[in-house]
Amino acid sequence: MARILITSALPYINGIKHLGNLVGSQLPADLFARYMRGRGHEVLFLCATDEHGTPAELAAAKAGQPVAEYCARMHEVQGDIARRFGLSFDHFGRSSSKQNHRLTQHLAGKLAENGLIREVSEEQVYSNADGRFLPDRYIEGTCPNCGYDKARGDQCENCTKQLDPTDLIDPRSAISGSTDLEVRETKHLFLRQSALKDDLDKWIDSKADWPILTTSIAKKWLHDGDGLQDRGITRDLDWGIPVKRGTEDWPGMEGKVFYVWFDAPIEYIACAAEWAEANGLDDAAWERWWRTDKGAEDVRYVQFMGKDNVPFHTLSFPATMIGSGEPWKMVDHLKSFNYLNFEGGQFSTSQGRGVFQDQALDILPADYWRWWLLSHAPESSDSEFTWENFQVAVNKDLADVLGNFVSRVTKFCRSKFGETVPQGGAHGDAETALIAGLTTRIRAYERHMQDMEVRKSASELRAIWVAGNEYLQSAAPWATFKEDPEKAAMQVRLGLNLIRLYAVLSAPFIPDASARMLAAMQTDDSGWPDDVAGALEALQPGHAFEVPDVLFAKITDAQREDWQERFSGRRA
RNA sequence: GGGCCUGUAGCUCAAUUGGUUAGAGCAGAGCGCUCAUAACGCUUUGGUUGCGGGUUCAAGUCCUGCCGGGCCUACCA
Repeated sequence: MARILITSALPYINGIKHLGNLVGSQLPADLFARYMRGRGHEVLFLCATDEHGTPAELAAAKAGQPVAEYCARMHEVQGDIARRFGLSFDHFGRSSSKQNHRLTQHLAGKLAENGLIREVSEEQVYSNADGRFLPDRYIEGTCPNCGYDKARGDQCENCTKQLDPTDLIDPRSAISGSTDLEVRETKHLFLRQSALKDDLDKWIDSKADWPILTTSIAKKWLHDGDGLQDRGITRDLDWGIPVKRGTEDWPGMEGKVFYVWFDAPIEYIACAAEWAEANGLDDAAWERWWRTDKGAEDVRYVQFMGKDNVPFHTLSFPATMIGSGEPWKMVDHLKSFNYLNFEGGQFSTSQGRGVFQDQALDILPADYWRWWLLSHAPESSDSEFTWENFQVAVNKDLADVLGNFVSRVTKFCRSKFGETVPQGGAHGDAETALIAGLTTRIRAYERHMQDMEVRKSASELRAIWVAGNEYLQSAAPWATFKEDPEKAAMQVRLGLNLIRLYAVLSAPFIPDASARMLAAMQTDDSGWPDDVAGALEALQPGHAFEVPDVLFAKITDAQREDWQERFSGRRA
């Protein structure tokens, strides 16, 4: 039995996320976690809300709530949605937790001890009306290059020229519109990533099996221009983790907080501490996952994230870990995803474009979304959601191939043999061939799941479902029944056992439907089919079952048209 | 501007890393079956691999030039 630590990128706190956020990190992470648990491994699957930074403060202000209350409320909302999607986190934490405060401050102190922090005085734009320093992006004005009047302080969206806030003509606050801006001097801490460049480079080079998407982004940052740059890890904000050196105050840094991208990945670790506390465990319980000097040397650590998150996970977070000089568990495999597009454009939280997670659950059960999103996961390139494709794929795969299989087997059995597993008959050549074929496919499915090849896993699983229909068609128990009822009994018994087998194999993708299949078969035997022939004997003659309700109702044309219409605009 | 990824059947994607005749699913066509959610199974149509050059015994795969799509470019997270 192996021990597997799994983290999903942390969803940001400022509102409800769309389906693109789900497919790029949490959902594939859940797939992997469920699979590994199903195989009997010890899994710790962690996720949390990422709660700090300017957008959280602004979202809270817009909602008319103090930021701490706003974050607490949104954490509950996101946690509830995650549960309803079946995301099986062992703990869903918060980057604002006391554990993360403590650990972030501790690590900053270690980095300072090791000479990896330097103080930098710089000039930043301060908005008197807003009472805050403005990140470059939150300053708008006219582009000196092209004259576009909504250019941002970091870059002009119109002509793509990179800018400094001070380049803008008639600069104003993007928050309040105020032009009462001034440049103030402020002091910040920088993490000397440049000093860790060679260590990081070596570390990345040791990860030969990582996707190109992942390593190419890291390499670019390491080698482009002057190489890896030092990075500011503090901000002039109220909401965040106060800058401290371990437990000591940090002279000159009063009133400042750590930058959200410094503390957010640390929450991966702090979340394990939250998990331990929530479950009444001691520190050793979480340290055995994260400290290689305290039992984590045999842990396999896998991270899931969208491609936009890669630089932080391959560079700045590892720089923090390495620079601390402490024996933290480093990531072993980093699985990154491209983006999911929506009907020819991008999903957009800020523009309210696409289907949001709460809306998705309002119109269909989680399994529909899980199946479609995972079987179309944007692994090799960006992928596209369209309502037509969604309707056709879900109806075919879930309703016709799997759902109807369950239905035809159970209903046929009920009408000919009653609601118990029928007795009699013995396997012949057809059954031997079926078992051999299934064994090959199940081993392939295991390989793909192990390798986190999400689409290939889905496609293999579907082929396993199809094999059941193929068998039924050629065995034709409805015909056999007339001449040789015992043989038909054996065929139906095998069909019923296939339902249980499918429930076990499919659980990582469609956990709710799997549970209903097991419930209908009136068994809680969800053991993995290492021996396929044996697994197909699990339900013995005489075992009672019941015909389940329709497993997956089909999406009608009327529904699809309604949703197309309803989700064509922006979310209010 | 710079860097990276990408373009394969009407649609969504494969192709064991340069190796026979480029494969699946869906959609389309035909046949079969009647247990089942008008479901299932079998057969089948469909490709100048974006375009043009080049390297090689051999190119979807490598090089090069165009054309298209996307991501990143360090203070949004």
